[in-house]
Amino acid sequence: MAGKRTLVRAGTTVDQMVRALADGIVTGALRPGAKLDEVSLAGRFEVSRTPVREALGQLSAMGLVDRRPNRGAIVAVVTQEHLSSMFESMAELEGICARFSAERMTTAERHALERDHHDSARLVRLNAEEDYEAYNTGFHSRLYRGAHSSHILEITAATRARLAPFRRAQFRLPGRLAKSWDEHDAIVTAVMRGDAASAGAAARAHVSIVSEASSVFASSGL
Amino acid sequence: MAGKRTLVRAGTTVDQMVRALADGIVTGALRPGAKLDEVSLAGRFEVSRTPVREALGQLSAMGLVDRRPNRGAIVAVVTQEHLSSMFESMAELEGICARFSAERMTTAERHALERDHHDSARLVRLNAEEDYEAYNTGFHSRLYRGAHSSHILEITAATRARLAPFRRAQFRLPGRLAKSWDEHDAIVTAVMRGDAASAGAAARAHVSIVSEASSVFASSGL
DNA sequence: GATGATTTGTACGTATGTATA
DNA sequence: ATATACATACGTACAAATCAT
Repeated sequence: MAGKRTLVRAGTTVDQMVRALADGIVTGALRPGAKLDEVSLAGRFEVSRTPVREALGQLSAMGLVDRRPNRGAIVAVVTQEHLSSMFESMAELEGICARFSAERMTTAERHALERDHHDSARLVRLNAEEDYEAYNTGFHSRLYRGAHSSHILEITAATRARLAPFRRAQFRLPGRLAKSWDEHDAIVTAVMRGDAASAGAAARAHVSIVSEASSVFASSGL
Repeated sequence: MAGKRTLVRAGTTVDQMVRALADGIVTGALRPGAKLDEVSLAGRFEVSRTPVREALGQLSAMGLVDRRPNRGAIVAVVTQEHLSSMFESMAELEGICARFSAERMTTAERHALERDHHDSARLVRLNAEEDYEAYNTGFHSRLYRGAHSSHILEITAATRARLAPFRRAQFRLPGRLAKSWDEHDAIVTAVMRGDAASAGAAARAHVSIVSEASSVFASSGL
């Protein structure tokens, strides 16, 4: 028991499994290197091995799992080099999104961004790590969508998803919340002014600092 | 050996099909909107439906095919908006690669880039469209690899693959070969000088022009 | 609107290939 | 090194859903 809820309305079983497994990987429930046995997963989800295989195939294509022919599937384990590369890419992608957002956001989008940003100051004062992390996800999503470019949104969100397992504990670092808010503030200010170059630079710097904070965990806790 | 990606293994049937289908889509043999019948494909490749389904799943995750539940799979058809967004992203990604290449390429990589670029002038003089297109692919691959960032390489190559069907006929436009070479020259010159900003700007401009050239075909011939 | 035909989604069985004793 | 054990890759069968008539 304690198994997965069989949601009838969410289309195909494969999609449900993909979402569930991706969520497990992203939230850290399934840690990098953990082997994903087809029969175990089939039992856990109460389905046959066929949809399991298909789900693993999609997750592999997403880069979340590594699947070697005849040797099984494991949660993707990334090298330190690839991890750095992903953070580096993330910084560039966020920079692009912020730059485009500064140029293209509607006034409604700008105001929503600013309002939520100001509201989030309360979470910082309360040191509400969980809530701030949730807000932070939304903040970045706003910037991705504000770029008004579906493909940029796609690859940025995908890269973010792949980095999520390595970025989870960042807000536990002392003072990180306040620092994050200040960095957000620089981005928001630039976006509100329509200053694309500054917005891009601020967003790049923001991610770069997260990268450094996370590498501490990557090298130790992983 | 730092084994990173196991993409090259030709062992499994699924991988062969993925490559074959992706190639068919990219080369235009399979046109956007074409329905991909599982049984037909199974017969065509002389395998059962199972590997076909798995291949379609992976291609779907790559964005090359659209797959709706219980309604079959078709070669991905992109809207004009998404196409613009992909070209826009491509310009940014190429810009990043060129910028990084200018900063990070080894001297060996720089010399190889410059040598091949100069050699390609012959193809322009001969107006050898096919050969120049092949060279051009290699030229861009060099820039992607020269960035020395595995993830940037990954998403740039993936985006390029998705754009390939819409970029194929660009060199048929009169004078496009010479123009392309001049644009390459600007990139190569900047990279050789280690001028990251110029290299990035030149690469972005290069793709942007290709975008405009291709949109002619996208709106008419597709 | 209902029914039949076609196609996809899932289950299960067998064979092949890899790792281990 | 040979053999055993186990997990994956593929094939076939059935069920469910969609489309056409």
